[in-house]
Amino acid sequence: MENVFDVLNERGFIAQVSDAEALKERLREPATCYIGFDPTADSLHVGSLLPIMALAHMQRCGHRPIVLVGGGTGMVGDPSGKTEMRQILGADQIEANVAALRGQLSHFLDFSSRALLLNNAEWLLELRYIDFLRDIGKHFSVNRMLAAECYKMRLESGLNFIEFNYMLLQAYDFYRLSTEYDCILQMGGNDQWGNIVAGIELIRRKGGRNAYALTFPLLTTASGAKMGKTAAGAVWLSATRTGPFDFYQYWINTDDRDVVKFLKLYTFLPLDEIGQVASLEGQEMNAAKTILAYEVTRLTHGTEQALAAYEAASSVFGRRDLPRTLLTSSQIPREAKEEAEAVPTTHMERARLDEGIPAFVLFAETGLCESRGAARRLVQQGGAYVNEERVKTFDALIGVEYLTGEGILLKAGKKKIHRIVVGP
RNA sequence: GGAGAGGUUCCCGAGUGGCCAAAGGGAGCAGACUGUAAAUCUGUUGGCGAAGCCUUCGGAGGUUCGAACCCUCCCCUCUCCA
Repeated sequence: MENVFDVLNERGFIAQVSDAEALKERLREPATCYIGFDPTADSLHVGSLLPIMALAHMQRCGHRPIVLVGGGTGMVGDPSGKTEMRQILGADQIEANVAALRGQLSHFLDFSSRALLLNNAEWLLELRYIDFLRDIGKHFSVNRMLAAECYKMRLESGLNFIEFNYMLLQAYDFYRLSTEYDCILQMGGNDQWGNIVAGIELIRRKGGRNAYALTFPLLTTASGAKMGKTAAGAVWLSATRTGPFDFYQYWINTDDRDVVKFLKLYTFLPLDEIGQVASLEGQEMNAAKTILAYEVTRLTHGTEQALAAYEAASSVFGRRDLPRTLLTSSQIPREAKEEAEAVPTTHMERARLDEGIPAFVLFAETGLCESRGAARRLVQQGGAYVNEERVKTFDALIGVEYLTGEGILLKAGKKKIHRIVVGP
């Protein structure tokens, strides 16, 4: 079997490793590794996809991945790289979030075999302060912590004691997992480097075991935006927060320069196939983006949803030929096919349509625009379309005469679409 | 606990009695150009069927015809001192 270290390395997952040679050697044998996720919301977002994929690669290569949900550390808040203190969550909120995260992660990891999902609240909540200080605290040098990169930013704007402890708690997590689950590797974003290394150090001092750190690059898109952020907010993995169609569109809109990178990181397509994408030129790149979007959507929301999103996008933006030789491992259908319905849809009572609804009201109601004022602006700027026709006045009445077999198709700008269907 | 500096719209940041729904920049959105890309240029960016009205400058009161701006108390952040 392939060494997962090479897999991660070749696919661009690695920013830093504590001891590359030794780790690679160690990974010849099955090992246990972990990544921490903060339960700050009831859904993960695209930013978490990278660590999730890393764990999935681990499992595929025969290792045991542990997802550590920070039910305990979430009550403290990680100051790394943040300029402000984070909101501290209540215990029941965190508990609900943990349950939701488990559901999402199970799309990527098989918890029925060897993967584990643990919550550090299990051991952190019962810590006794004095014991903790004596057993763990004594191994930490405040001088060194203050010098750590992850606290730099906060030292300028202010760092309070609760957050300062975050590093100790995370180090303690690693130590617990090391002794109880024989976990030898912690992975995380590159901003976690300091915290992870602190754990390695603690493990060594407490018992001389070996442990390793591996961090992922902190991705920004080629245009500099943070991964997974759009105007509408974060792109979530939860279908109720970000619909599969919008999720698919997020990936379609990938910057040309990011396509290869994303195919490597966010799909399981073989590297030699991805290699050809680099030579695509101009519009040909769109075929690769289509496959990228399809594959990521499939992993996150399942084949059915991915297909639906793909078909919906094809029907709205036009079908594009997908060369048979491109990324052949992808199961994306390359033949023309009947349309599926995945365009975000609103149901509307017949009576309202009979009366007619002013265009700006309609656009605001479907969520295509944030407010009626925004809708008004959209129309004024010529960005509002009904059934592919530009709306000329903001209060033009939209009624039954616009109904087609597919309902009424609204577009805000060229990319955001919404369908109105008559019904309850 | 003491001294000082601050808290303005999505973010940064100007504004210190009316000309302020609040400069400038960033980010976003739309248009043109394109390939559902990038870059560029233009427009736009609190709410309301848009006239005008309503809500917004940390919070609560007050002064005034009128307060983001002046006064009082409170909350929070930062710097220095203890």
